[in-house]
Amino acid sequence: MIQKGTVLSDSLEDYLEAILELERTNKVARVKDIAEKMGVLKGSVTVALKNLAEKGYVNYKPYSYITLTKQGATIAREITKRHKVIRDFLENVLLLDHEKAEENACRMEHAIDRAAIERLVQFIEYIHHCPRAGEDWIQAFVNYYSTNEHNKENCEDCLERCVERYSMKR
Amino acid sequence: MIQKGTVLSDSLEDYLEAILELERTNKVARVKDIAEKMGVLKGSVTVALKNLAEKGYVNYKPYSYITLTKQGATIAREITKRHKVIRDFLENVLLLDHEKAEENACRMEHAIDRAAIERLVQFIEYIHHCPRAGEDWIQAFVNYYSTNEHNKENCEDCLERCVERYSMKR
DNA sequence: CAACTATGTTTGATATATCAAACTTATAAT
DNA sequence: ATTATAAGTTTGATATATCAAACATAGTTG
Repeated sequence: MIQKGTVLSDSLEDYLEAILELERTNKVARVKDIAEKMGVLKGSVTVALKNLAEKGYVNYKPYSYITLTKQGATIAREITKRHKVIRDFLENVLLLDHEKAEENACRMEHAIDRAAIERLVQFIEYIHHCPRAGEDWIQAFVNYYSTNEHNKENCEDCLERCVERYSMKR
Repeated sequence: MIQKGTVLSDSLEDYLEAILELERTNKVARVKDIAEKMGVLKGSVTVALKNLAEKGYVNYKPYSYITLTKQGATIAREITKRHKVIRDFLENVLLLDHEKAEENACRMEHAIDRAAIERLVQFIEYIHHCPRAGEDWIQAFVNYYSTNEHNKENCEDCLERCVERYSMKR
């Protein structure tokens, strides 16, 4: 009997994510490729696939290609989205280097829930749309975190330029 | 032989965090209180404590009080800090309700690394110090995420008030 | 088509984390 | 001080995730 609605472990979520990615590049996922992508042995993949198949998230028949079920694909896309949003935030707002952003996103994607990720999406959007924030505001953050003291003179100019830019755009 | 520098599981990190909190309120931690705080049975706590003691993070003698070692306290404070920073961000920047912020922080504290948390601290600070951002800018985010469309008229006024406030403060 | 190679599966072992329940020790109360 | 109770420990079981290595199947190639 198929077990639906089960909460997946971080590990199983990672398998779904990997399978989705392989489906996108190769049409179909193979045990070997999943194993390589995840850095585990093939035996571990087989075990995980059986588990996921039982829960109704993958179509699995021994010795043949693996695909996500509709439910599996939904979850895989969800995780992938979380991953991307978090990486984007870490890399393009907090300005961490790409690798660190990626590493943290890999772990955080399992820890954050839908409500939080949605709000984070909106926050990133807000930063890009609000005339008080925007790209240059994020860039000014570099200055803030790399110098210890917040330079008041810079603020004045910065704010002025911000107003200027807004009136130009209008 | 004491095992130092071991990477702790999420679970063991949670034990250290719980023990620190109990030390702060009760001077000392007891198995029963740890079990209660973590929602596990006492037997599980004993097992975990032996594990932590072996790694040099807690002072554990059967049937007596439990305290953190210097190394244990360092880690516990680190985790506690991550927890607080993340909760603060979720609650006071993303404006999630307290409970959701807490739940997410509990999970995310194990997933984020030191570099990312430090940068997040600086980002939160930046928001509060930068005249283009600040409390009112965060409050304006409520307006942004609760209405679907970004209202341009509001932007003009908002930016004007922002400049006004800054020149007042100077 | 036979045999070789790549791919996939199975099995037994290890490690972690938990529970349930039997058991032990410490503490409090009469 | 003896006993009752609270607190802590131990044991055996369950569940997850992994590896290593033996094994099985599929596909390719001479």
